[in-house]
Order: sequence, then C-alpha cells, then structure tokens
Amino acid sequence: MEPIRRQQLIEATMTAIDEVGLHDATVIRIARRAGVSAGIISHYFGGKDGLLEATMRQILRDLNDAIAARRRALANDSPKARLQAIIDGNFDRSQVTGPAAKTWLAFWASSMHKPALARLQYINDRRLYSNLRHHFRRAMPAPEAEQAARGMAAMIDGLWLRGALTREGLDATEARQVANAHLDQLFAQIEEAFL
Amino acid sequence: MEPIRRQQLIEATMTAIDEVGLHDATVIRIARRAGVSAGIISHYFGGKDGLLEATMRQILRDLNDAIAARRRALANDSPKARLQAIIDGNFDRSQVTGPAAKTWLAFWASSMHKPALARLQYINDRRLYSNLRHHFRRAMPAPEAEQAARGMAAMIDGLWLRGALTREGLDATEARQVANAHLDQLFAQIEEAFL
DNA sequence: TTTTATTGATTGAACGTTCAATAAAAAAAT
DNA sequence: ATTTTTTTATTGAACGTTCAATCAATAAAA
Repeated sequence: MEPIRRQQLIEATMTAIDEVGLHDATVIRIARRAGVSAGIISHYFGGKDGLLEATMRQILRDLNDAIAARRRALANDSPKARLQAIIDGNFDRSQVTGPAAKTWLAFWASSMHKPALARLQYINDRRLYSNLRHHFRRAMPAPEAEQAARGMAAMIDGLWLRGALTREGLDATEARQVANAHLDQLFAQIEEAFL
Repeated sequence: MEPIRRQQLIEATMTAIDEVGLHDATVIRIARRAGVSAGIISHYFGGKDGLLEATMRQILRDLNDAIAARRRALANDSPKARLQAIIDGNFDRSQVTGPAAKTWLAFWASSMHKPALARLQYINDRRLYSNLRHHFRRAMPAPEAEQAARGMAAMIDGLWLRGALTREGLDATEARQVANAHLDQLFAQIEEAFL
C-alpha cells in the first residue's frame, strides 16, 4: 500500500499546487484529490513538510531521468550534441506540463526560506551548471566555457520561468528553438576564432 | 502622514519577505518592523492584499525608473546602446538587493494564482519583451529579432532568478557581463551576415 | 471642538497534527 | 475449511495554534 499511496499523494500535491498555489494547497485539499483522508499524510510522510519535500524530489528525479534518457539516445558524443541533449531534456514533456512547472516555481520561491528545499535546489542548480561547463570546456578555453555555461543555464531557467507564468504554459518547441539558436551562435563563434 | 506610513510599510514588507518569506510575513511582523500597529495596514491599504500589491507596484516602478535613467544617460541611440541600457537597468542596484530580489521572486510565484499580481506581472513581462524586440528589429529581420528578444528576456530573468536563490545574492557585475557577451555575439553575427 | 491617526484586544475562520475508533487484510489456530 | 487473533491501513472529529480583519477607545493635531 505504501508506495501506491505515496505516489497518489505526490501527484495530488502537484495538481493542488497547480490549481490553487502552494499557500492554498492544504492537507485536506491534497488528501481529497488523492481520494484519502487528511490523516494519512502524516502517517506516510510524517507531516505536510515531508510530503512537499518528497514532491520536489520527484520532480528533480524526473528531470534528471529525462536528461539521462536523451544522453543515452545520442549517436555521437560531441560537445555540441551533449549540450543539445541537456537543453532538450530540460524541456522534456514531464517538466513542462502545468502541474510540474508551477510546482517547481512554487518550490523555487519557497526554497529561499526552507533549508530542506534549498538543499535540493542548490544541488540541482550546481549540476546543471557543472554539466554545461564540462561540455563547453571541451570546445573552448575555461573562462569562455564558464561564461557560456552561466549564460546557457540562465537562459534555460529563464525560458522555463517565463513559460510557467504565461497562461498557455511553456511552448517547449519554441523554447528549444531559442536555446538551440544560442548554442549555434556560441559554436559558430568558436569555429570563426579558428579561421 | 499617509505617504510616510505607506512608504514605511512597503519597505517593511520587503524586509519581512526577505527575512522569513511571503508565507510568514504576517501583518503583525510587518507592522512591528515599521514601528506601528497591525491595524494601520487595513487603514491605509484596505488589507494585507492591498499592501502586497502596492509593494509589487513599487518594485516594478523602481525597475522602470532605473531603465529610463540609463536610457536618458545614453550618448547615442544606436540599437545596441539601447539594448545595453535595458540590460544594465535590469541589474540596477535597486533591483539586486536582497529584499527587492526575494520579494520579486515571491511575487512571481504568487502571481500564478493571484489575478491582481498576475496583471502587473504580465504587463512587465510584455514590456521587457516588446522593448527588446523593438531595438533588435532595427538591426535584423523580424523573425530573428523576435527570437533574439525571447532569448535575451529569458537570459535576463534567468540570471536574476539564479541570483536570487544563491546565498550571496546576485553579482550584478557578473550578470551584466554574461548578458552583454550574449548581446555582442548577436551583433557580431549580424555584421558577419553582411560581409 | 472637530477631525485625523493609531492602538491592541477581540473575533471568527482556517490550518496541521493527533489519536481513539474502526475497517480490512493477513496469519494463526481450530 | 472455518473461526479467531493479530496486524495493518484508514478515518475524521477534536485540539491547540495562528492568522487577518474589525472596531471601540484613545491620543494627537487642526
């Protein structure tokens, strides 16, 4: 029963946050969404905070899985192909649906004052930046690679943030297009520097 | 008295949100910060929501003032110079201090489910995008200009978001450097296309 | 004296958590 | 195979807390 209930409650949490925001996503509302009673949340997650943390972990896991899948599907492992896989993974379907997107943004804001969430947030931020820098580093000098990684990380998060705020949600195709155009520019500039 | 109290309470709101987050920024906490009693908030702002909306308006006004000031200080009005003014204005001092940055991010998340804040948010987003597109449009064809504007807007917001989440706060100098490097690339590519 | 500004105790609503009671399932005993 | 016992899963009312808003009382200013 436990794994089933946990999954149901995590999904209900995302749905509730998508519908009414983190502040109004009460335990009763979440429990009703999942078709159970409020008390069960404390039973399986120790309390509301435990459920919220588990929900954020789920979202981060989904994101990493999406990126890993794209990497595995790669024919070559050129720096540019690897970077494209990271970009595409970040705009993977599981990440851009309303519930996941709004839940993530809610956690982003919340993590500023909740150490447990801040830790998860920090690890994920660093991983995105480190991965980007590592692959840029194979194609350009270190200072340029670091700047490129910072810019690309910001653009990905920014596209994602702006998408979460629009009524229609994020257009993943368009977001990929913008980010990949930027990637093309960075690599076009490298080739030019070698001529 | 009214303008003084309003200003005090708005500043106290940002400080409180910076310290404990939007959720725990209660009227009593804000009032104590401002050195007044809780009841005065309803008296001057009609309630807590009114105070929050006024605080967001203040932040957006400060941002627009910063951008306008940079534009006025401009020697020439070339597209690139105008775009640089927008970038610099977005990382102006008043925007990158802890209180303003965290308050803004808190409102960003909150605006997903509060129509009053969403309206302010939407207007500001559109203005940034429209301004960027307008100036890019003077230097490149429309489709490219739109894509460049989307990418630049995302990068600005992303740098800003990532800065708000780091413990040390946003490094404005570094953020400007990254955004301006991207701008240089966009313009370098234009010149190349004309050769 | 009249108007304006401010207080802070009170009120009612809503929240998360707890826990005794109960239902369902599994195991053991007959 | 049937009954009894034990364990596991779940409920929802009750509890204590916290919040924003209210408003009669008071102080200050005009």
